[in-house]
Amino acid sequence: MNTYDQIIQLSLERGFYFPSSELYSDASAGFWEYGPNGVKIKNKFLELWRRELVRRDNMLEIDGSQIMSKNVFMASGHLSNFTDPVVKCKKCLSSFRADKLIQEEANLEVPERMANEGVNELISKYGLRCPLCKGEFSPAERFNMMFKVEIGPNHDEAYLRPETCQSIFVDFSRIYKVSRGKLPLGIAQVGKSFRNEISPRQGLLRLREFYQAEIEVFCNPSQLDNQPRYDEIKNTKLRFYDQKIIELTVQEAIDQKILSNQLIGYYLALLVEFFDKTGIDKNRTRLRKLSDEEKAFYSTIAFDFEVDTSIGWLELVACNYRSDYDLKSHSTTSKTNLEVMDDNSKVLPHVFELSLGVDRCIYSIMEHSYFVDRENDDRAVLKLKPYLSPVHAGVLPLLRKPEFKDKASKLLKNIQRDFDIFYDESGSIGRRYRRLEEIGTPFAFTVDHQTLEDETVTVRYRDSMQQDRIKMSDVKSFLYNNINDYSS
RNA sequence: GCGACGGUCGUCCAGUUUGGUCUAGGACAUCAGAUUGCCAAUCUGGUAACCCGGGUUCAAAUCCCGGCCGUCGCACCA
Repeated sequence: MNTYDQIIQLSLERGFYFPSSELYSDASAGFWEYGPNGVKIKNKFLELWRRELVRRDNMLEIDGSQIMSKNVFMASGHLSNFTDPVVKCKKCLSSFRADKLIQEEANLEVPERMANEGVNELISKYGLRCPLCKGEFSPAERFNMMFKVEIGPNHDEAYLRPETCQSIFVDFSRIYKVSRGKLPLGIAQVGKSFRNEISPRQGLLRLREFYQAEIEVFCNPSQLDNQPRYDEIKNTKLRFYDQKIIELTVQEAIDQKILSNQLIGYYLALLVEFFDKTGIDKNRTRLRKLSDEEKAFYSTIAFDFEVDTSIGWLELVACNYRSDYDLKSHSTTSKTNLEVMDDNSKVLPHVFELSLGVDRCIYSIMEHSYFVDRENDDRAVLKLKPYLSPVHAGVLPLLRKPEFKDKASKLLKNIQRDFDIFYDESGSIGRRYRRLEEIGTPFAFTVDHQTLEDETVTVRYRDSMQQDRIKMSDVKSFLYNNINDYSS
C-alpha cells in the first residue's frame, strides 16, 4: 500500500476527514468533511499561518461573503474566462473543449471566450467531426466552473465565489481607509471557495468546495524595491525549480533576475519560512515559475509553491503578481475611483498574492509526518509538530482503580481547558500509547504507583518513546513550554 | 464527461466464475468481563456490512439494466 492510501485509511479510521453525505447514494464527488481530528489540525494549521504571516507582517484579516453578486465576477473576469465552450458528439457522447478542438483539427487560433454561435459556425465551415468516432457534434454549450445561485423571490443571479480574494479587492478601499493603512499592506482571508470541477478526484486534493487561505499584498508599483524589513529575509534560502532545483538566497535570486523585485522576494521568503514550521520536508518543496501558458488570466508573474508527495508534485500555494488587474477592473465596472494616497501621491495599488490551498496543505503535512517505526513493531506514528497535533497530550491512569482514576481526573481537570487532552483508561498502557501516537499526540502523562506516593507522573514522548518523571503541578507549564516551541 | 476495472462490518479481505448450504466468514480495530500491570500480551463474550434503485427467478452479495462513488487512462484543472 502506498503512502497516499495509508493516509486515506488513517483519515477514515481516525476521523480526520471523510466523504460528505456518505449516508446517501446520491452524494456527489468533490465534497469532503473534516472530522474531529481533522478540524483540530486544520484550526492549528491556520493559527500557525496567522502567526507566521498575518501577525508577523501586520496584515489585516477579513471574513467575506461566500455568495457575491454577478457584477463582481463580471469585473473579475470569471464570467467570461471561467466558462469554456463545450461540444458533445451526438453518437459517442464524448465531450470536447470546443476551442481546443477547433485549434487542433482546423489549425486555427480560437479565443477561449468565443461565443457559441462562432464556435458552431467554425465547426460547420470546416466540417469538423468527432475525432473518436466521426460522429456529428451537437451545438456548443457553456460549461461554467462557477456555481450559480439564485437570490430571493426574483431569482437574482449571483455566484458562489471561485476564489476568496474577490471580497478583498471589493472591500479594499474601505479597509484601507478605516484601518489607516499604508502600502505595502497585506489583507488576508480564510474561507471556502467553490468550483464546479468536471472531475474532482483524490480526496482533499481536488475539491468542489474547499478552503483557501489567501493573502493579497497591496503595494505601490514604484516602490517594489523599497521593501520594509527586507533585510530580515534577504539571506533566506529559496529553492527554485527550472529543470533542476537551485537553492538561492532572496538577494541572489534578485541579482540573477529570477525574482524581479524585493517585494516578491520578501513575501516568498515569509511563505517559505512559514512552511518550515509545518513539518513539511523542506527538501521536498520547490518554487516553480509558471510559463505564460500555465498562468491564470489575471497573472503577470506566477510562482507555484509545490511539495513532493507520494502521488507527485502538488501545488500548495499560487503566488501571483496580479498587477492592477483587479482594482482597475473593479474600479471601471463599479465606476468608483479605487486609488489611494501613498507618500503624498495618488496611486492605484498593484497586488501580489499568496493563495494557499488549505486542504492540500493538511494532506501534505499528514503525509510528510507519517512514519512507520520498523524498530518497534511497525508502530504508526504521525510525527506532527506539537502545535499542530490534534491532541496535545494523553492522560492515562496506569490501572483502572479508583485511586489512579482520581489522580488522573484531577490532572485532566487542571489542563483540559488550556490544551487538547485525551483521557483514556481502556486497554493496556501500550495500546493506549499506540492509539495516541497514531494521531500525532506528542506527549502522554501516566498516573502510576509512584504518583500515589509523591504526586509525580510519567511523561512519555511520542517519537523516542522515552519517559521522564515530572511533578503533577508542573504538567501545565510543561505543556505551555513544549506545545509553544516553534523553533524548528 | 468518455473508456477500462472495481464497490461486502470502522479498516483490509474471502464469498460472485457455476444463483440455493450466506441465518454472509476471517483478520485488525472497537466494547464488556477475566487476567496482567509501562509499550499493539492472553482468554471469553458482544457490537458491526452485501453502494442505491429497478428487473430476471421459486430463490440474487452472486445474473441483467440504470444511477452514485472509487482507482487508472484521456480530457479538464481560475
